[in-house]
Amino acid sequence: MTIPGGDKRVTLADVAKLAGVSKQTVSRVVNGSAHVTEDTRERVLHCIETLGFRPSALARQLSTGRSQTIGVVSNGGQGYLVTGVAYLGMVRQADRMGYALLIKEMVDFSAGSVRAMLDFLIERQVDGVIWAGPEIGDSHAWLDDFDLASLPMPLVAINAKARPGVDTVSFDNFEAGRLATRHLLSLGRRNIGHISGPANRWVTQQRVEGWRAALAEAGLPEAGRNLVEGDWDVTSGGPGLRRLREICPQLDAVFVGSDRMAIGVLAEAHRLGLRVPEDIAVMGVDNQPESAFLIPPLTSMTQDTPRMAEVALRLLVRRICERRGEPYPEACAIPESPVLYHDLVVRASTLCSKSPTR
Amino acid sequence: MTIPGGDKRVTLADVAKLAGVSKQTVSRVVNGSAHVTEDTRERVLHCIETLGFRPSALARQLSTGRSQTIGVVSNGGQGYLVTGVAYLGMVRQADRMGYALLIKEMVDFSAGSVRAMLDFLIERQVDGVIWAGPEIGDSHAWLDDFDLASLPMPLVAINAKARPGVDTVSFDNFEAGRLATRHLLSLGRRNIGHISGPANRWVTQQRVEGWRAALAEAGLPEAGRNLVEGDWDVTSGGPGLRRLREICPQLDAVFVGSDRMAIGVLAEAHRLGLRVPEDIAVMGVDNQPESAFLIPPLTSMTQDTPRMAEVALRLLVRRICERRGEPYPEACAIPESPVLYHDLVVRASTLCSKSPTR
DNA sequence: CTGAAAGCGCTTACAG
DNA sequence: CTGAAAGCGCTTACAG
Repeated sequence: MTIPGGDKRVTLADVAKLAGVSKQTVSRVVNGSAHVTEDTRERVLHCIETLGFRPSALARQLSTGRSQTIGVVSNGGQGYLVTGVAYLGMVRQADRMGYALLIKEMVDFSAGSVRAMLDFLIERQVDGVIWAGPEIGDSHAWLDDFDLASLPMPLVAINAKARPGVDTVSFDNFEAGRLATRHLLSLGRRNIGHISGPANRWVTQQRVEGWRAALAEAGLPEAGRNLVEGDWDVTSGGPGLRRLREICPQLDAVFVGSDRMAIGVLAEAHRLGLRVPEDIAVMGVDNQPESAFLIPPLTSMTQDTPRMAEVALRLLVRRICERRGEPYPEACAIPESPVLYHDLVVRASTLCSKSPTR
Repeated sequence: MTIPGGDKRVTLADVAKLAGVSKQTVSRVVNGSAHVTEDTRERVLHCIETLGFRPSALARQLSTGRSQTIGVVSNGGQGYLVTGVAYLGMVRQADRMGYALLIKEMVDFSAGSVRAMLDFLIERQVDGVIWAGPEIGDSHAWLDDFDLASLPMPLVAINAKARPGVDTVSFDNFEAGRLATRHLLSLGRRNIGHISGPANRWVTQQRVEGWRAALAEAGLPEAGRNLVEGDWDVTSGGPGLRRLREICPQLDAVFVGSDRMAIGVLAEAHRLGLRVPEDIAVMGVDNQPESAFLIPPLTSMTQDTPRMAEVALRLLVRRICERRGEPYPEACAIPESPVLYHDLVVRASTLCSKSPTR
């Protein structure tokens, strides 16, 4: 089996000459235009097959001005798991809608880097951008004083603070923190600590606020001191637990910012001879597939990251179509700034029952 | 802050007109040609800045015939974790070498799908392809009777059987299986079972053979029956262990094909009241960051997937340059079909010592 | 050092 | 239904 077209590119013109028609007609056949005789269509198709003609997407893109490509900007440094899963949602949705994904990674989020990245995407003429880097401190501030309408293409930011004039698709991390904490409170825990993600992240800050809100609701505002910063990674779980117990010796529950860190917490609790959940209840966020199989099975919050990515892509396609004044596919009728919610999944690491909740 | 160029694209010609030079000269400045007076260069640069000119990568690609884009074909269905990590290695290396990554996903690996995927990549005129889909049964057979030289661009297959005429970058999974089994044998285990990945995968088959080879070396060929098929996923670990114990009641060790499945095995062993490793030694493959923090810490085999991806990309760039008769960067001096090896990391799940190996 | 011309491979109006 | 012309925005020889 040989794929033709190895030596020299076969072009529209080649097919046209062989078929004895104009390039225009070949183009019509390729693009499925109705205005072609069945007769000539077949002849052209035959010639295409014979020559192994494959239209140059590049040439088409240049003349139509649309690249059918979406740029995805992420940072893979941390949280690669989330990124990996998110890619899945995007790649599939993009495929379905006829777009390809151009992947770029940011190393830092300085103004210069952001600008260089945008320049790159403009030069490549992507039809739209999914901005999936983490919102670090004010790193997305440029989104604020940025006239996004002046960008040649629409942009949708993932898991970023909603702002007027910028499309975002995010989880409600405040609500997640509050829900998690309410769960622990409902079990009678009163000394609830929190091991958060990196403190400069918007996601982290939202969850901390939710956690504190729930504590305040329960009349335990002072418990809001029981906070330790982690880095999402398993290695920061154990040290986090130790520090929390120094701050609060009566600690009886930990809301951990990620299942990965929670694994470290479980290991450390085991090492310290603490029973989970009898002595200390532990819960995470992410609900990774493995979490149901830890010892004990871990209570967690499901976060449908692929869905977030998919929704973002749909919204982006809607924006792309709108800018061009074209109708957008029904699947893209996504509201302005959609918010997704976590689901609480309760397992034995918080529930003192002997019956497995798995 | 406003990014210019929103309304209508600024072109070379616009800059040329404003600067009072030819398009050709502007092109020279943009591409850093030496043959430009410092004087005119500055003037042109100024005009570029003023107009916010950004060269169209599309137009350049069309005229140069190179897209500076590499197509990555993967299946994200299973093993997204590995894929996610692999992306990291590729994205970074690609960035460094001035390439962007175009991500595509295969749903099935039928001949038709493969062909369609290749057609897509040809149409997009990617400079090269990384084929990262799993090698399922004969799904890569097309690589054999395929005149790859007839493809317009070079292709490197990741984790696929080495074949003459096809570039591959793989782990030595046979050696991995053998090494793992030898480790268990060295601990005095004799009834060693294996929970493999999907049986139709090349990777799986290699590991099974390595496992059997080690058993045969030890004079225990009949233990090769203690094989159960898993699906890489945590959920198949528990059932796998139960089936193995039915097949071989004296089972005293399990070589598990992935750390994720091993987590399921540990959970099930715990449920059954089996002590790990006293009653049964358990080890996995992948050495995920979490594995050191399981209860007990899991012996595993480190697999440097980002490195594999990076090496593949370098080799690909080498091929791209070679085809064009250009010298390739030193970093791309990768040998023909590089093979990577797993490292054995021994932890408490196989070693009956009380001192933590973490 | 600088420029006019042709070309990369398509598509988009506009005629016929 | 079909075709000739111009254009998308660059680069590549070739002159001067």
